[in-house]
Amino acid sequence: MKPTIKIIAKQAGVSTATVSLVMNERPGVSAETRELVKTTITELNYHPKRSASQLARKQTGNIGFIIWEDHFSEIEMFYSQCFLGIELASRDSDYYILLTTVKLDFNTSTDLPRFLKYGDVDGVVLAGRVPHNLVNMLEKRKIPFVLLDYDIPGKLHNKVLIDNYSGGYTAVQKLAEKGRKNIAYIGGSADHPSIKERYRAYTTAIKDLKLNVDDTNLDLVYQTEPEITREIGTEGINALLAKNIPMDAVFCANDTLAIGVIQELKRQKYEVPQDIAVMGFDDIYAARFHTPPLTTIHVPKMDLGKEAYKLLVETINNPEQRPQTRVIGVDCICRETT
Amino acid sequence: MKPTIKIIAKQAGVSTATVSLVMNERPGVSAETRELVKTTITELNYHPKRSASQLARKQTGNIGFIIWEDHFSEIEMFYSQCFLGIELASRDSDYYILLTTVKLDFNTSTDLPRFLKYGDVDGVVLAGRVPHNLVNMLEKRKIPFVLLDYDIPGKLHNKVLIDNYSGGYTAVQKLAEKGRKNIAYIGGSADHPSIKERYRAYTTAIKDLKLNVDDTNLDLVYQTEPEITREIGTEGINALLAKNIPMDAVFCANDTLAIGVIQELKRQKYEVPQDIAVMGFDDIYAARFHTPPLTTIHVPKMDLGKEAYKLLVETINNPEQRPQTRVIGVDCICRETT
DNA sequence: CTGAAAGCGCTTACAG
DNA sequence: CTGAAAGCGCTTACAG
Repeated sequence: MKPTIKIIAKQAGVSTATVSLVMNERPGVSAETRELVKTTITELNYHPKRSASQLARKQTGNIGFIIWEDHFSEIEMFYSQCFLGIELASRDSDYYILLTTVKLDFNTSTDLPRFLKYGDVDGVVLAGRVPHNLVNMLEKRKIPFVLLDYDIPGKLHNKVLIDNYSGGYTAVQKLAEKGRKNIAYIGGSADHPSIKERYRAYTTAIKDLKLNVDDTNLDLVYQTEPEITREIGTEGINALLAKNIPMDAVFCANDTLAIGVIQELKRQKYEVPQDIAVMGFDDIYAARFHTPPLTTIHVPKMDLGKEAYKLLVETINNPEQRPQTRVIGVDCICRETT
Repeated sequence: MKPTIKIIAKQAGVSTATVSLVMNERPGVSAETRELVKTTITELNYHPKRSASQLARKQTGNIGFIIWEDHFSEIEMFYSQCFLGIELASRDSDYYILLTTVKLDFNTSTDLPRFLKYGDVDGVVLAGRVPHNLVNMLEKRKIPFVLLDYDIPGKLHNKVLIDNYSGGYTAVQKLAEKGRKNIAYIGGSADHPSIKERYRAYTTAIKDLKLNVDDTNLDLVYQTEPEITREIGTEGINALLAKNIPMDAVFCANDTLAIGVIQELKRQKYEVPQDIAVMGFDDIYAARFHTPPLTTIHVPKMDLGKEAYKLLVETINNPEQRPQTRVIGVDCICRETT
């Protein structure tokens, strides 16, 4: 039989109220009693029962993690890493993380995650692109939440973002430092705010550093709408090559694109980086193990998760706090494609 | 204020006991009362509070999902898919899934997942390779568990496995049907039981189908110990090529190896599949989007998860049930590398 | 078939 | 600083 708070109280010769107070590190207990209770707790290897304390406290002790189905199951492990960061951070606290996926075209009344429907979480983090009606619903119901690597323009929310702008700027700068003069950009699905920022950084850096030849700076740009894949990279580099404009480097909005670009370049017998240097963004697992290893902007995914967790817990404990934006820095990892 | 069982009871003019009985679909309530209670429940949109019912029931309502850190964060999304299968299956029930990672060299007393330490789960599924001392501990503490795609020889446990043997056999058979006569095998880390089975199927099929030229059938085999990567595939195909033995196909123990093999083959100007056909195993995401798309043995990862979930729940509800082994079938998906 | 009541194991005012 | 007691919202024997 596992010990209960009563057993501890009797064993230590105090009341259960006192035991509760010391467990929760609250004032109102003398140093000696506190000490006494603590030792009997460890002696009997006592752990308070979650359901009991939650019931009394009117909390759930859970945090939800919601991610778009496709992002979790198909794309590179970007958001899985974020999740891991959260899970790691949660180990020091008392929260458990409940991971679930949603579809993008999701119906607030029928597709609602169980833990939201039944009120089984104290807050939630939304990773990556998520349905806007979900966000609206959380707002309306006043459930604390934070957006991770996503942003809804014109709305004030808790969010933790990647420093996409400085990452993009650094990318171009690094390429310039290596002597590249004509730097292309290949992007995609610019409806994701991260991608948009990377593109904005690119155009600014090109201008600032007086790179490229045309004056609009847009001749060496390729962008499309659909979800980003390697194939889009292939498509993009071919479109750019067909223009027959000088080009000695390409900055891709993410690593997946970059890998597609390199594959195609190799197929067409271009040497990377001798003929054309390639720079990615994200530093996904595949980037490190690609041949040749990809130079890219490293995004600390675990840190994104940790920060989101911290921000969420702060918000739960202090509901009146104004929505905050936290930005996670990035840096360039030079490998062999530049 | 969210409705409680009391409100429902008052509203329906019955006792809370009756409400509880109908919620839990238990006998002892007349059809009319049952109907009455049900409608008031939906009318007031009542959901019982988890912590309260758990406290009363002495259950946690949670299931743990434990996976080796490296498997979750670095390798292809194989086990993430299994997790998703479990999560999906859990949506019809009342369990929440708690995902956590462990290291392989893990200390039962210091590294124990929180939910195990504090008794916050009713059972756990262990995905892929896990520390044996963890398994022993679960056994000792009589915590229900099931192994997913893992097996500890000589022990009787609940487990759900891939039909690796018939998958491996099918792989060779398909290759033979396409007219291949000299089929190589590239494997790795044969301490994982799945890999071992695939290899066993290979050797048997080669013999049965009277393939290959040597009589031991082992000339075209390459295996190594370390964790499987693309590089091992590259290494393996080079070692095989160096032998200068006729070879018109290679069956790889998994897709990652196969992709490494194809890359190297392409680099050396071999045509795939004309010169050498390549067959993988697992059907990971990358297999489908590889150029050329990889022929492979499709493993229904979600189904693995679902079955593990079902088996675990059965075991929780019926602790005396004998340990069971469930095998999930596989089939060959012919794409362009054979 | 139905209800009153005890109990699950905590937390939190409230007295003292 | 400490304890007695009520309460959190369910479930489950037990009477009737």
